[in-house]
Amino acid sequence: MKVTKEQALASRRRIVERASELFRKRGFDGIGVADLMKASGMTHGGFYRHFASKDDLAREAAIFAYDRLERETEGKSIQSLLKRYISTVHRDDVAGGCPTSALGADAMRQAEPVRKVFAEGVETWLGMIGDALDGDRTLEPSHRRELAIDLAARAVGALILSRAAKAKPDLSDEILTTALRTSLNAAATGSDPATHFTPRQIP
Amino acid sequence: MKVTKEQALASRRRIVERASELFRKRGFDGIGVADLMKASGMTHGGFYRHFASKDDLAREAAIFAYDRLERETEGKSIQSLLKRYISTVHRDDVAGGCPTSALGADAMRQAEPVRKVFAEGVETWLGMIGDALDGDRTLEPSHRRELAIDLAARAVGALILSRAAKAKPDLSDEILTTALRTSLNAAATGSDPATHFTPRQIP
DNA sequence: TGTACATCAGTGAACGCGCGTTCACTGATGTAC
DNA sequence: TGTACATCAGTGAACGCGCGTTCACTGATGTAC
Repeated sequence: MKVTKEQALASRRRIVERASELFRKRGFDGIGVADLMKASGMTHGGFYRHFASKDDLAREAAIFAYDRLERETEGKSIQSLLKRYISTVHRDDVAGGCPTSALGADAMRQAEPVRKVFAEGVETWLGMIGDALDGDRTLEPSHRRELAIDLAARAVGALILSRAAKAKPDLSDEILTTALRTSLNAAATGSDPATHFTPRQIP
Repeated sequence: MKVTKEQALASRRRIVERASELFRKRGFDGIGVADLMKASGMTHGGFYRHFASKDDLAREAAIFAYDRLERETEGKSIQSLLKRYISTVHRDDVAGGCPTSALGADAMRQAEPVRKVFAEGVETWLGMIGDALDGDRTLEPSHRRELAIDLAARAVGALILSRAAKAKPDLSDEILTTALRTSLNAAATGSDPATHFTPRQIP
């Protein structure tokens, strides 16, 4: 039973989208091709009409996830960005959340093309945080870059710590609350400690 | 061929240690029981004389990894701790590094006992950062806690971002250099922006 | 515009393979006398 | 202290199972005339 070109393209897109969710939720090794296809409403046999391999789909799924993250991030203020990222909602929504926090540690263990997508995703995302920081006021470029990296690390770190600590709900919540408070302040003041003190303290 | 009690205990410890390294390096799903035993110099059949299941070993391996992290962290100054953690050496040594950054995102997908170990590991580690912060001067407890969480998030986030970005070596290095600089300053000054400004800025 | 045929998205059975786990067996250790 | 026997750490073959991938087949779509 052949299908129109549009239907075939829609199938392909559906597989990529479902895969991007299921990979984030269960890990690259945690879900198989058959289950991925079933979740897309098909049987596993047709998989290779669309993708060269599971690795190939992993690459496309990562691209999809980063594209969506960028679309959701674009134009947002740094405050709203941090509030959304460092939140219990994001912690509990791995499937729909940031690919770096869900799969960043795992990306390292994947094939080269996948690793490349993650590296590019991180780069783009840091750029977008930098842009968001210019929303309020103008910072000196090198300082903006520094603040962008600092805030990105805080956000990713807080999310991963809160997920790793999820078996202790109070601790998990405390991590998010605290990290959001300090991050919002760093963003709101457009500064971090590095700008307040002499370089003497930095070896 | 039976073996002395001491040899058997040594075998068990060797398996746990190798597993703790190989799980961090390849992920919980990335290495099998047979390879784990081979890496410990044995065949796979004897595995179940020591462990109830692979999940059981995962739990023990996580405990081992956190114990070693604590032993290596204990008594260190916050500066030396940050310099070791946020470094290219640590980035490139996943197998011997922090379990939270290597497997924290994966822990969420494991059985309950493993998740519990990670939650406890995070709690203990935050406590140790708090202790390290008291090395230089005395901070108000709630502020010390806030700074400990903030620095932990920065460290974990910077390491994961640098690993995710490893396909772009310059970016990967830049993330570590920048995050180390800002983190060392926050630690050295015993402050973060949240203490400098009025709570008005925090919703 | 209608007809004949090639294309190819999707199906479902089958492939070899490695997984976690089980099991009968071995033989040195540890123990009972 | 020496001997007979039970224990059990470790071996290696085997288990069922799910994995990623291949393949012959189907039949509606898309195309050539």
